[in-house]
Amino acid sequence: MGQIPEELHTLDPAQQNAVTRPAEHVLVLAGAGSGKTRVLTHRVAWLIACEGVDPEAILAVTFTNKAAREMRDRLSLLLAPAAVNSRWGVWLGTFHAVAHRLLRQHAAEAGLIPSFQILDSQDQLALIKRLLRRYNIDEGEVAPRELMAFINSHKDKGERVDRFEPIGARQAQLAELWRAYEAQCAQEGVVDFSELLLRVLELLETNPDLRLRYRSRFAHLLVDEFQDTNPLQYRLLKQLALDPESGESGAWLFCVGDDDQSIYSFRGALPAVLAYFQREFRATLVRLERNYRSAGNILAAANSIIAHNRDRIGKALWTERGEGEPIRVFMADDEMGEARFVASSISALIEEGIPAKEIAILYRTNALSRAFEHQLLALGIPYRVYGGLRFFERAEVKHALAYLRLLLFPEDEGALLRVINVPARGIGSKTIEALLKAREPGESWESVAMRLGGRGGVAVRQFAEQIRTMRAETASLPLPDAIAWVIEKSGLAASYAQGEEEGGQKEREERLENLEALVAAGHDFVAEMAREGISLAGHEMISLFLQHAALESGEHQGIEEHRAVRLMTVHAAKGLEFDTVFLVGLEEGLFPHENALESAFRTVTPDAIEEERRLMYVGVTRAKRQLFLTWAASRRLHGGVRYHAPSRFIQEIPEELLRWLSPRPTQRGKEFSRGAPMAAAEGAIASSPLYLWRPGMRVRHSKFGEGVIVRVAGAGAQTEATVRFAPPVGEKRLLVALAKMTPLSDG
DNA sequence: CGCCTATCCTTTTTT
DNA sequence: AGGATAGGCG
Repeated sequence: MGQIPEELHTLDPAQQNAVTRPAEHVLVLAGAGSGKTRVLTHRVAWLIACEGVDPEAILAVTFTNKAAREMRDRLSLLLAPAAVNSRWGVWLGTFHAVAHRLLRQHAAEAGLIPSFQILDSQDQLALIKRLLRRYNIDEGEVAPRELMAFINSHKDKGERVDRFEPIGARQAQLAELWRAYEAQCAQEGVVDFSELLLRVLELLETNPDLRLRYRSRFAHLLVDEFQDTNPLQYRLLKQLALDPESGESGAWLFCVGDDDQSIYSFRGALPAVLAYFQREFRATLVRLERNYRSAGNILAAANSIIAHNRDRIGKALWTERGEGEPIRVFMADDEMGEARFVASSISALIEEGIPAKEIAILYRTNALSRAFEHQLLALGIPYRVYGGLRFFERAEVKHALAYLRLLLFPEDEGALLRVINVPARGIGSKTIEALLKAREPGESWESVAMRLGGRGGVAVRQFAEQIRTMRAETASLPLPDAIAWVIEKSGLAASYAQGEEEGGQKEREERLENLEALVAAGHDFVAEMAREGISLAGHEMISLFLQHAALESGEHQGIEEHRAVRLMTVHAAKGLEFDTVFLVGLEEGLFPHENALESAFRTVTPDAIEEERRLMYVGVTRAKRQLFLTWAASRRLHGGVRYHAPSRFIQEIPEELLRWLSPRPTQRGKEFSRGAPMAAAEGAIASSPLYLWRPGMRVRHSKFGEGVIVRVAGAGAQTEATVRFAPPVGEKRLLVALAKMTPLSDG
């Protein structure tokens, strides 16, 4: 611990200033690559080593599990391990993990049963679908996702349904469903992600004793990625913070963030909190603008892209590094060509001695990873895909977890419906319907099952019996044994093990491996709990494990692969850095994503494109030495072929920073079109004999008149266009090879 | 009544 | 491409 003051000399003056601020509220505006995590970890170390602050009086919150882990690792290098990892150490975790820990300790005061379970987004959506079905509301009338977004967006602002005042019939209907949703959650003893935070907020607001207790416990509260804070989280921070007005005891806030890297507004984040916070808490502002990560050209490109955003506090990153390599730009004919280029470039880089783990392929959406995986595999380059289907979200893992839930909570309808016929045991929709219908209020389904007649009655009774037996058998088993037991006795293992058809042979093996990995995760969890001083067996431990699984949805599988190229979304890459970055799929409609674009049929808030731009900025600033930008003129996606123009973001980089590795997208112009996709690529035209059909294009049909192409799917003679015509006609799907249709304009 | 197959429909990012 | 659902067969 004595090394801290010495360590401080390795910080630059701005970083040192931030780290050693006296007891006051601080806002650190930290540009990309400016040593944000260093400042945070050193601040914690400085508080403990130099200011004599008790580690227990420090709370540090992050947004992702990955960031929490990173901070924990880096803190352990500065402090004695016990100060970080044990229950006497610094509190460190995601907002949700911290909230969960608090709720576990105060479940009763928060109005929750001790074994409350956490709904992940999948579970939440499933519950909402069940709800809509029960109310006989057609999914066309209220889309489950819409209702989910409605509920979450209000809860993320800290709103409750009883205080919500709907405007108009539509909102009234949604609010009614919201109310029903809350009732259902209460009945099942489950809470969603927002609810975790909301309960803690209300706990602190309404319970003065508890508020006082935690306010005096935490002297310092550090927040990472502060720009991602939503109003609910901000209010939570305020409850724990020292209020400059009242002077009541509370924590000093040390918030680190970058408004240019705010990429979670879809989750309710409000980058304006940076300004709010500074004003409301009279926080000292410290700017970190010196970038230690990227070569000059990369930084210049990033600065120039982000300068196109209007809504920002504004800062300019600088570096003392040289310009470095130019930014390479490559246009491929299609996604396989793009992937081939990337994979062969990576192969060359590895030859040159760049470690594979220092190379990353970043994309906007997970769906883009396939082609790259394919080509990397073909060249024998080791790779690891992050994100995508997370471990705890795999169907087979969910099934196993649902069995566990059913053992503990017979009333858990979601779990029941998930596994009642998995593996198939002759219980179909009719039987399930009868089962639910025959149920008296307050009666358990297991007792209903006992008196259910009809064809499915026997099967249901057997199932109920099976669950009851497993419940007794697992009552005192250690966690991993209990998991293994349930996987075996439920028949899940057998159903994946037997190989009648060869079609899914590999898939079944994978599923079996995942089930084994779940047992391993149980072992890990027991060890982790032991470190926190918790040692339980049987159902209590299962309950904790289930909560953990919902909260930490991914990354539990596999050991960190140290010699592999990394593939991930730009979102997942935030906070990371790599020697070489391939930013791929840079096409209008993909990146920026089409959902953020204005179109003839959709109006989008102007903020949406700015958020896409910030995302691009995050992607670009991940690169230390070398940056590649690639896109494909045509791309097989969602079962059809789509043609995209290159992303506007490429154009926002000054020409002199770029080096083209492929012919420029147009012969004549220097400009390629903004906004709407265009026939940029010669290769794209070849796929259609006469015209290049693309979404957004206006057309005239001999019978239906004028219309606009909504989408194009299929290939060759099967190429099919969905065209929206004026009202009486509406949308039509037409085979472009046959339809009497001519293009009108390029939009 | 349950199971299998054909067709339709959606498709961002994360706790 | 993949999941969800509707319709037909055993």
